[in-house]
Amino acid sequence: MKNNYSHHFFISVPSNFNFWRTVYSHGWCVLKPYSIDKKAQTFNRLFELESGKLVFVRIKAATPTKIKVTYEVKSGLTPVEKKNLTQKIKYILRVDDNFAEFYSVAKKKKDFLWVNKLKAGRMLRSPSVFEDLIKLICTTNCSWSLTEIMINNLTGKLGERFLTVDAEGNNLEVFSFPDPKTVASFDEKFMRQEIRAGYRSPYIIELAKKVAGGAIDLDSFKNSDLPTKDLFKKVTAIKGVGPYAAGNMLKLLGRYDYLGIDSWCRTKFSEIYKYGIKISDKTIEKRYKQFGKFRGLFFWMDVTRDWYRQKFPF
DNA sequence: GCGTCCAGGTCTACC
DNA sequence: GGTAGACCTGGACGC
Repeated sequence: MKNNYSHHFFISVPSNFNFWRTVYSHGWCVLKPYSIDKKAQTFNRLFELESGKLVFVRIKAATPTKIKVTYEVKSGLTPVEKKNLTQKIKYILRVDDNFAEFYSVAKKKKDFLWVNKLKAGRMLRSPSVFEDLIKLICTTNCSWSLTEIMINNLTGKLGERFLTVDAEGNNLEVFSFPDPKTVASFDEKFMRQEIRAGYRSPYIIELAKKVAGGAIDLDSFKNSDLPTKDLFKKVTAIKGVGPYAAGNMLKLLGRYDYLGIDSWCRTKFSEIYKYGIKISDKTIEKRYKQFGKFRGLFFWMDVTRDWYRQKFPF
């Protein structure tokens, strides 16, 4: 929109960082509020800052050690807001995560030499644990297309709206991910009828109410001192979050002790190692035991390996 | 057009 | 601690 302020800045990234490999690390990159503009080669999102200000961001790879952030906002950002935006971008892209130990393990494994070469391993996440958990709940026991429908509805019907223009100059409306307080203000009937969340509806509302009311501090999980096993227990204590969702939530918190196996991974693993025949989860767990605290990440590297051959895998 | 199955699982009741 | 059965929804598939 012509009334928006548009600016850009750069963020330095470590030498083992690969922008597109991080964006395409899993399906989150195509779930709203995230989007990918293949023509402009940007990864986009509407962020809501701590101040409440909405900022539409387009990120692209600039140099091997820098990413370029172009942002639009209705009024300029204060230095504090700009710092807040930078922190959020660095958090979602895992810019400051230390991958040295992971890469040193991968370097010693013949099957994973490609991981170092392609700088894979950083898994994209949401700015908040709340958003990651809601999205994970919405991936359970359904097709990916239904997950997209639920998340499209959550953002489009409950998120904040922002008007911008696309690469061709056409008007474009984008939405933020709704905060816990907003989600908590809707009832189960709305979640079922409008969001199409089905039986997940009470889980989503319960979690939103607990977060909004302060009964649970999800973002404290980001820097928790708890041993991984205890944190896993804490996450699975949330209604609707079982071993699959918790295992993957922990990966997004930088802890890779759990595999977070689902039907897609099970099928993929079997195609790679067992000629597509049905196998037990114990067979999968046996394969990754050797990777210790990184087993969940090596598992994910294995099942997504074919994505890394393409710039835009999906 | 209609019924069935299953997908990026989890919960509860019961043993 | 292990497991059968129930659970929303939408899309694919067979008939």
